[in-house]
Amino acid sequence: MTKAPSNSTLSDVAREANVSVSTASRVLNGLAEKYRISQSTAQLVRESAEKLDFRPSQVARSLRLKRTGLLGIVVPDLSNTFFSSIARAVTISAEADGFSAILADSGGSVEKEKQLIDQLVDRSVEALVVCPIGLSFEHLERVHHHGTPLVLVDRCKACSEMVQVTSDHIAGTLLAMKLLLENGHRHIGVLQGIAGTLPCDQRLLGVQEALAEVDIEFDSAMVAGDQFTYESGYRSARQLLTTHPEITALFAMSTPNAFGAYQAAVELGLRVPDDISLVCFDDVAFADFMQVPLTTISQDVPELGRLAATLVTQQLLSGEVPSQKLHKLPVTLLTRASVGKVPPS
Amino acid sequence: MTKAPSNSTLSDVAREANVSVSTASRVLNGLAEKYRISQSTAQLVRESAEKLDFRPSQVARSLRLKRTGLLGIVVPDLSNTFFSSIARAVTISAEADGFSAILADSGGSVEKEKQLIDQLVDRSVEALVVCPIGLSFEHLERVHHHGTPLVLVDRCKACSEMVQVTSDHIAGTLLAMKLLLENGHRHIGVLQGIAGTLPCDQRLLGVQEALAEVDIEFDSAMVAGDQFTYESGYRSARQLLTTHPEITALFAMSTPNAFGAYQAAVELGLRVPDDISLVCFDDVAFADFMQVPLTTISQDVPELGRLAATLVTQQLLSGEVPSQKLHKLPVTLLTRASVGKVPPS
DNA sequence: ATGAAAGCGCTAACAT
DNA sequence: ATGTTAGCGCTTTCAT
Repeated sequence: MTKAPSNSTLSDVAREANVSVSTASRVLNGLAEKYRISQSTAQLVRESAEKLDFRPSQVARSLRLKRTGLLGIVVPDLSNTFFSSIARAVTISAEADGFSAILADSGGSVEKEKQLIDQLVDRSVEALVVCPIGLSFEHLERVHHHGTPLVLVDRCKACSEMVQVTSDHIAGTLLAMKLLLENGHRHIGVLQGIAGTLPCDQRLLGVQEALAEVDIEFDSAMVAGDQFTYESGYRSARQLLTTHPEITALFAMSTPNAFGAYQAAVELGLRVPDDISLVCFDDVAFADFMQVPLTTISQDVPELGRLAATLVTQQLLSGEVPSQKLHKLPVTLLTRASVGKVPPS
Repeated sequence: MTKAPSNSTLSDVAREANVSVSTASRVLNGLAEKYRISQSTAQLVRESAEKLDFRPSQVARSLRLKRTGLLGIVVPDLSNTFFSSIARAVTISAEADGFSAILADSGGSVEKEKQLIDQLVDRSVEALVVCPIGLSFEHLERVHHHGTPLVLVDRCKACSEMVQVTSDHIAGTLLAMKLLLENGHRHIGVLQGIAGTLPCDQRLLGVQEALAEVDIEFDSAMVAGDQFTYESGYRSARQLLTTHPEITALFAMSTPNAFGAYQAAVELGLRVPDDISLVCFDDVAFADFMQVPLTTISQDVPELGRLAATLVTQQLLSGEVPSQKLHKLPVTLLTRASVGKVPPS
């Protein structure tokens, strides 16, 4: 193997061009005319740099300038398209603003999340975009108070000074609930994700509000589940459908939840949407190719990431925390086949 | 906003403890006993560090040690689960080995890929895992010769000294073709991805080999497509199915290709699998919930990423390029509903 | 058992 | 129009 030809440094270039490092630095940073460096010297420096294939050390620059050009992203699960889509948007947006993104996967553990954030801060990332687990925020508040630009995405914290980006969960839920109610459904089961997280809580509020509007009493026994996963959806749907046979519709808080529910329905001999209607939050790729295309409340996921990245880089440039803390993005209802009229009892 | 309490440095700790920076450094790096530093001094240093909430600057360490602990990952499209799954595996594996991963999305452009790799090298990443576009490798060969540990994933280069990880495309294709042939199919259309890339070429070879075994002449007119995308699959399937009505089965090189083909079939009034059978490379999430669950050749995608990360970190630790250059991972055929007996003509 | 000092590669204030 | 020098925060050789 050819060994690395130990990279040339600025002083190598300076020596090659017979100038001082400062002159070399100035020329290569485009400050030649500001410092009125002669055309010939400038040219010479550029040629030397070219000849030695000089690549300035970003590490050294970072140390000197106290600017790393790094941005940290932390998500709970990169194998979930919701989060990989956010990660992609952040990465690309950051890249466009001259930043590189360090990506970390917390695997759904708060402990890991803390640890990863500390690591990123130690690496002097200039800003952080975090999709938190959503149940504990002290470590994030600490980062925020420390002054590092930070934006939270999705699982936000109610009543916080931190900058946050999420969807309008209540409005989305109202859309879905309205559709179910219009179709005559009166017994609606709710498959929730991680209780206590803002998306979960807000959607629950939406359910209650929608029911209140048509004078149906909310019954917490109609709510089950504890994760945004397939398994949680499966278990909770099975439980609700067996203990509450009067249920004619299910509102699932995530696509995996909905798929779990679908499987449970199938196993219980219930057809969707004939026997049981199904709506869920978050969209599915290739929904139209499903056995029963799901009616979904679709979030603008890439925009969630793009906005977060923009907010954080803006803050970096302006030096000011954006005055608007909470950014709620609109959602849309995509009506497909999984919701039908309530079956005759 | 509380401004950042400018982080304390090693010399702050040293001052606080009334020792020299060298002593402080030694203690905090666990070299106290190697240097026979007194218990009391060591304790004092540790307390001072604690008190000042000292966090060593990784940037400064990187400069001094010439080790950044950074690993770069480049993929063509993070919104494709195939690549996000690889990215996840690499990230997690790197993390476990004490590295942080900088993630970049080339958006399918070789130019961007080059640029991103240069950027990563400038940032002194210690190693690179790249899922290249797969048509041009000079920039990658350069990195390799430069001595930076590099592993290519998926779209490898045939006959190269670079370390590469990919699936056994030929074996996978043979499995799929065998299934089609066993079901009586004799006119098989091929929906290819980016021609010229190794996965595409190898799969084409597999098709030819399978046909040769049963004495069917390979006809290049039965091959269409130019991307691994839905659109390419749609267009090429439509074209093949209309110009070659004798076709009874399609072999698609990616899931998006297959979905596009499915859509084309539907539009042409062809039922899957009754009129037309369909197999594809790469698995689909929730395949069982599809209208017609796809028979797929499933790659162990996370293992692709994990192995790549391992190879690269091994190389970093051992200082030697692994002797085995090409790593071919086995694939499995997942038989589902999209393949059926050839229809009576 | 501890400290002084050099230096990683770069930028920028301060000389000329 | 260009050079000298200090210093970013750290590790490590060489003294003592």
